[in-house]
Amino acid sequence: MRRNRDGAPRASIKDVAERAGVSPQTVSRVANGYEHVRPEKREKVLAAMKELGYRPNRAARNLKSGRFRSIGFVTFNLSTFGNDRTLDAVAEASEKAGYTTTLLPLSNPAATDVAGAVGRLEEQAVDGIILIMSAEVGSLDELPVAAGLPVVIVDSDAHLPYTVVDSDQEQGARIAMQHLIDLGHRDIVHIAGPANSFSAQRRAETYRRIASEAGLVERPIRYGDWSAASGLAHGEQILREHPRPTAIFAGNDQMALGAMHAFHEHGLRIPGDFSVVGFDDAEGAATFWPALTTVHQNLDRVGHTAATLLLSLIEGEPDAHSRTLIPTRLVVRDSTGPASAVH
Amino acid sequence: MRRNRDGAPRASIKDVAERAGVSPQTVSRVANGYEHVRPEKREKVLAAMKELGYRPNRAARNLKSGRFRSIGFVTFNLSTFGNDRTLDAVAEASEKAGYTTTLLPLSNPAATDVAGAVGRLEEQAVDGIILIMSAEVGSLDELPVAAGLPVVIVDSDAHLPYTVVDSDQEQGARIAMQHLIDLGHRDIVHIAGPANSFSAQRRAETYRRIASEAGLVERPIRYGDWSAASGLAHGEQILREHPRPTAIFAGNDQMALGAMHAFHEHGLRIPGDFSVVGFDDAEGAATFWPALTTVHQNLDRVGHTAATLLLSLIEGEPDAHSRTLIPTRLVVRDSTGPASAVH
DNA sequence: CTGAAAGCGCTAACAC
DNA sequence: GTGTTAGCGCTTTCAG
Repeated sequence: MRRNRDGAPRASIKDVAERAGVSPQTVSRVANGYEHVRPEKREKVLAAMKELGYRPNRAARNLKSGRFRSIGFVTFNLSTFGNDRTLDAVAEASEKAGYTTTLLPLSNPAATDVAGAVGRLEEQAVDGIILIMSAEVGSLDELPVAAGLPVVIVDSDAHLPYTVVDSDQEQGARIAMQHLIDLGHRDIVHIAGPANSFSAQRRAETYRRIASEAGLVERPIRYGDWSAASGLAHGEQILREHPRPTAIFAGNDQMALGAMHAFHEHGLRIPGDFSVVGFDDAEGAATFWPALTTVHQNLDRVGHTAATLLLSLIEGEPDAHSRTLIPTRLVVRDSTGPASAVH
Repeated sequence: MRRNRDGAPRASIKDVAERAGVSPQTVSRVANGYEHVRPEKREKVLAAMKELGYRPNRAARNLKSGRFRSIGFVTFNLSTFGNDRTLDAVAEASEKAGYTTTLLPLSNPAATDVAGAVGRLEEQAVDGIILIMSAEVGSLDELPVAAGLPVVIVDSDAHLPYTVVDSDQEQGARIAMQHLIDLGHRDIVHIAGPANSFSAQRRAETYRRIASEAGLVERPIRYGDWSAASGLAHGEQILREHPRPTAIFAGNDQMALGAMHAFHEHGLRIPGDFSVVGFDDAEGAATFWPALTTVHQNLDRVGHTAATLLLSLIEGEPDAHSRTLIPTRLVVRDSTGPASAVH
């Protein structure tokens, strides 16, 4: 009998077979819930398993089946908003399907690193990959193809020839803008996420399109980096403009928080002087001062959908390169109000 | 040559051997960077590998070595504050050591579920387990022992006979309280996290001890659930007290945010009327209104330490059941100020 | 320095 | 119903 590193015996199927006085095959059948085993033998085997504390060896099963029953989750940074929740949903869905979720961190979002990661990915013990791209990182195209594994991409560029799942960024930005327009705002500034972020790009484009369609005052887009600090900096600058906009559409809640902080600092009222809309509906947004109107992303569904699609690819479904957009919804709270007549 | 599910050929060590005109053994040696291989053969093998796109088969290696080169990360909820960052640090550290990180979600924090999870854990393809306990969940004692794998526990009860890593909750609560006391506050109320949370318990105990040692006004502890909404509810209630406390020590930043919201709502000033201290230094805390004084947890180090310890256990280090506490630090911002003379 | 043989634990295929 | 045989891909002996 083989032993663990700590010297504890580790029973194999053979040990159980000997103990129960049957063949290894019969043990295997019992272990896998096969029907046609004589009850008395089955009992003996079960007893032997219990006595020996038998656990099937995963590595052997993997080798035999050519599968790992695990899906790889690739991302640069779990702490980026939403990634943890997406991962949570992925892990839950895959667990329900009997799969584990293996984290494959890419330490550095540089193109070279991505290339290097390709090789490592192929050696990993996973049957498919969920890739959270979130930002441009060189040749994305090479990555999944080279891996020779099914891939589902989340939060990424539209035109990729892969199965893609994402929040509907365009629809989210639209309902945010429409809300402000409905309140009478004609001069809305957009604090966008970093220019290399796909979702930031999508939201900013939509801002631009809607502002133009609705004939709003033209304002250059202000690029932040998702951080509250960058929102604060832009908030300060917005205060120095003449005339001032009457509303802010921030690319995420953190930047909205920063802008609101700047306005408070200067004694301005929200939504009296400025209406503010965020994006994400992050934890605490409902309790910001004032409670933040924002676009809620259903990341549970994003993650669940990504996992479900990947699992079906793994199970042999042909890859249709589908593109699934999960709708967002506007959560109206206290940071938005009617545009004041004169500003 | 075996084929992938999608029909793509998958070269084995044997295929490479044939192609290069050597034995499988030599290929293995080259693949593992063995020294004593004639350069010309090495070249041939390398070329054959490249042509065939050879990748070692992880399952076979695992079977042979009895190791998976993966560590399991067990948690109930990734979205709980800090778990994502801890996981990030764990994944990074384990990746550097050539390990992957496998997520083993426990869908339900019930004792029965934990028991059921034990069995599944033992079959997982991991060499050790990091367990984020965070709350009481029945018989924790059984879990890791039964798994027969090295275990490191994070954020848990003190007395467990395992290797434990955690932020130093007691020290964190102490510096928060000391800060308020130094500012002259004698009447401090504590909004604690849920009673079944280990870290909430530890922070609340410390609050109680320090308040008593310093002879502060006695106040019952108010229990929230970590959410901003619960902080808001307690904030409302605190406003109705006579006399009112002059300072709030909240068990986390979200509840601090909630309390501050309540105070704003009633036109009170922070820190003029109330000083507020949080815990966590969550994203955005520096940009709350006002910027929140809080206790910063070094979760990177918590995760890194947990991973490093676990890896050394996996590599054969005897388990010393050590207990590592990572110090926190106070970040003084704008939500705390001197106690006003009369309240 | 290199190859041949054996076996890790499991299960599919084939006897009986 | 049950056992035997063979082999997944790799690496650790052991010969040469």
